[in-house]
Amino acid sequence: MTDYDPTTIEAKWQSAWNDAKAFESEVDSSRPKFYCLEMFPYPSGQMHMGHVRNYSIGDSMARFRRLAGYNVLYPMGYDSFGMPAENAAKKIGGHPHDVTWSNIESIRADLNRMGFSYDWRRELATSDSTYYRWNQWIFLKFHEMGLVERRTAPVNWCDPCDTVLANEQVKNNRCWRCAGEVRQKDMAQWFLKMTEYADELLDELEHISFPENVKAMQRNWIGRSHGAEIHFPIVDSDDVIKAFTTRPDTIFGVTFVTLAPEHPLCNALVSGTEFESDFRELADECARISEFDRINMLRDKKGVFLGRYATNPLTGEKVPIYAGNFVVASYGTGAVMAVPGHDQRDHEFAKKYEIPILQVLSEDEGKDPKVTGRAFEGLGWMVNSGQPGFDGLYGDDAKAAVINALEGEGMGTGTVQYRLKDWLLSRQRFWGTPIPFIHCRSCGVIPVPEANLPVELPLDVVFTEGESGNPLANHDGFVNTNCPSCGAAAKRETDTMDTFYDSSWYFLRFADALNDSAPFDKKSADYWLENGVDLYIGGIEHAVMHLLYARFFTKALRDAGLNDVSEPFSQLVCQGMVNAPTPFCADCNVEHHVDLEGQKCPTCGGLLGSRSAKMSKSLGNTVSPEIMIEKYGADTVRLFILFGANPEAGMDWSDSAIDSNYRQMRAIHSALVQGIENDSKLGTMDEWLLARARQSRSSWIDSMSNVGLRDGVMISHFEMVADWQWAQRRGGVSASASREYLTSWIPMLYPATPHLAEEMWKGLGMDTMLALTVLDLENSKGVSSRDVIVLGQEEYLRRVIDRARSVRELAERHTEGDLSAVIIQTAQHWKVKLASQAIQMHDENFDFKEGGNKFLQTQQCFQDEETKGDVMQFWRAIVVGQKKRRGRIHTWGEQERALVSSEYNEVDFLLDNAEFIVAALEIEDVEVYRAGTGEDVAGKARSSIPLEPGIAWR
RNA sequence: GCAGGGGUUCCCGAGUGGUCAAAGGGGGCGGACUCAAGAUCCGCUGUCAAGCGCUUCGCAGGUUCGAAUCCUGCCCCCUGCACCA
Repeated sequence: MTDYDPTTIEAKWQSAWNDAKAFESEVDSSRPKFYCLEMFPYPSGQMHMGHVRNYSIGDSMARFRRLAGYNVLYPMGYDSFGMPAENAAKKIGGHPHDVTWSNIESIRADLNRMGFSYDWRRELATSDSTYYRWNQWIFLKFHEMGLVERRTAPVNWCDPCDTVLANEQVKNNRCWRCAGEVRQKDMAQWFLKMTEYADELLDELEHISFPENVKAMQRNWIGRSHGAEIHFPIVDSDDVIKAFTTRPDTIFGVTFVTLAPEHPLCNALVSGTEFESDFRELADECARISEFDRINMLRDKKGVFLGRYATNPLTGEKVPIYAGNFVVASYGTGAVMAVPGHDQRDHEFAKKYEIPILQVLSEDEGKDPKVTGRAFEGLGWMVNSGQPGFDGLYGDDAKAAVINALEGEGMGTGTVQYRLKDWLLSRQRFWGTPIPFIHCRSCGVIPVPEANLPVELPLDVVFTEGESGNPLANHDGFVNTNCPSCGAAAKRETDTMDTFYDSSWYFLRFADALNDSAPFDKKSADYWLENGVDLYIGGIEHAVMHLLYARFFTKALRDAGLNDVSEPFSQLVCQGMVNAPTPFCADCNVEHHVDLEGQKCPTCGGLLGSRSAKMSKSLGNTVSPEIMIEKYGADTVRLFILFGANPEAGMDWSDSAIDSNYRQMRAIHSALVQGIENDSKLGTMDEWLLARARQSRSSWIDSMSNVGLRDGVMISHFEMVADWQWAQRRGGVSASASREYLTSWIPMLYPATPHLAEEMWKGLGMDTMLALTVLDLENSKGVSSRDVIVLGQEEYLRRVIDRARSVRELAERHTEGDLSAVIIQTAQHWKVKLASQAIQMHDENFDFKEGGNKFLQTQQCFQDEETKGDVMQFWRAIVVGQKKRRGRIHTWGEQERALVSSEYNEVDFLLDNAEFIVAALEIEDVEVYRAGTGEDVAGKARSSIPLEPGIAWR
């Protein structure tokens, strides 16, 4: 056989898999299914290391599950709508469609070069009308269900550019393109009523296997809080301020009420009064600044008295009404009941404006509240209510009592508030799914009839650099149409959908991607998505938005009757970042571009060090997958990625590490070749190697089943080679054992490095390629009791040699001249006997404290006065242990216990292997005998223990 | 501020009460092979007085016969959310 040649074998097997249609899967309820999915890429050009990592993980798992007999669905597609393509088109003066398709071609080629095992028949691109027509179709369904709503909402608006900006495009309240000031403008927008699913989205998190931090982020995002809406009637007015609070138990401490400046009541209360000008100033300031700046400025709490008072519904007391810059209009009711005694923010505000502070909760039951100069924000016992039936109540009881009283008076209710808002879906952009609605002068806003779908994006648009706004709105052919209802001339909606819409159901489409009469067939979806996608892999950056939208969509589609599935993803793995070294200034705590490597910090002038940072264009520390594949082959890149770190952990790129992984691939290759070509009849290590293979295989299956790819690869690509090499050094294996070993090993190499595995599988003479092979993995686990002994004795030999090495240095100091022999004294027979009995007694839960000494006295070895002390000492060492080391019966593993229990003959085994010991230690001679049957060299006889012989040098 | 995750040996990173001076990799050192280099293989890589020694898993305490692992407090880093009432 030839040398390892990845380029040739990888191309060869990729086309063989393709010809065999090895990865095409169909619904088959006779087999367990496994739906393996990666977050599909945005086709921005070439594949980057993050993609390679993401898909290497997924591909290994898909291949592993196929090997184990699962019916695996493993598809790929492109999230191909979005602004970057639009901007790229403007730059080159083309159409986003062309830009997108050339990028897709490039990514597809990269994916193929990596050998990922996708079912390419299911490939989809969201910008393809065969896909987005179903976006529109679903949108109409949602509309029928009442989930779609059109209402006005403030948007970031840039006058010079005549366009809406996304939040990310606003920097310091200025437009990213023209640097013009951005203002908030109310416009009609399309919404999906996701809040209707808020409770289910939150509660179902308990039952799905997402990483804890992702769940926390989603909980936070949904932000459900229980509390009460409390009505504060305005004095001398019919208006009522409705305030939301999570702490109704503090109602008796309310000393003022604060409104968001945007709150409609502000205007009504203040206009025409002496307070109006101050209020206008505050309101203008809040309206002008962007959300980003607002947070920065809000450290400075400002408020304006509006000149009017409200009534506390339970006490009838009059409290002043303020407008405050820290009250968020869109959360709760935009009005806050202020309790400076029990809310630190209100506390500071009250101090600043000299408003009274009341304490109505006590930290200690039955005592007066402590005066601390701060608000006490915890739960406490009600005091100072001035009303019967409240004082002394605590926590939830207190809250319930207040809510109860308010409801009795008709002055409030217990409510639930969410931070989650409805999904603002519309974008004033070209490169997205057109919202399928038509504006008719007489009929209003009406849906495009299903039969007229898709509403297609025009291709005859030329994008140019200077252009602003939405080209769709200026495209007469697109805009002008007839009303489907009355037939009169009408205008199409020119808003397109948020691209998150596209990615919210693609995993369902994959189940039945070629369907041209429905988004997907219900049976297919229910089969492939039963209990959700079995493994979903992607970046943490999608922890909230994408994953929440997708969960919402799945539930909404379920309610539309399209599927039975409620949760789209049963297990989520967020793969870590791929980092690479970049120059770093420790003093300034700033990372710099790789161009500055070895230079001085541009800020402080200190010498730049290095640290690893996420690969990014801005730092220039990226590594091109294509170059690496070219240099080392796809298998090596895959091995490096999988071995570098467990999927969830961050990993550092290292040139020397990938180099060493390439060497590892070659070592594997040459071991395999050696095994295939082996024609030896003798095999002194056969038994051990095959026992070891069974052991490794079992732990490999366990690791792989738990997506523990790093551990899996460590076994399959490192330990298996090391064992093979050890067997060779220890005397070699026979042809038949080689064959058996390889038959077990090569499939283990397959998930991570499939090309090499296929090549060697064929080299072994197998007719069916691994891609089509199914193994009964679960039932091939486990080792025999004979294996345990065989493995144990080999382990024992290694330890004896290691031990001999470590005492060598000591011996050298005490000996003149070269050391030429090792003297090994194994434990006395009585020790072996005692240890074996102790193990058995331990298994039977013998109480050594209680009966240990009594037992010892019955033993024959204990009768000899001369050795009595040794016996005591040894007994202690094996059943009790010392300060830091427990007795051996507790610490011996399965193998050791098996050996000791069988009263294993160490002398014979070591003598059988004397030649190897001599070679390994580079000495001339080794003597082995049982302690007491020969000279007690260096007094080692006493300290010998079963499996831990005394070792001396001469 | 709140929430989540972290801090392990030169570096990366496993490790959740005793089998732990702590897997594996990287790097470094030494050896074999070689004219040499590379590749490959073997060994070493906390410390010393070489031992059932001593010190080490962010810092300080505590629980325990025994702590990298459990508890308390503190410091630092990352991620997300943020005057959310």
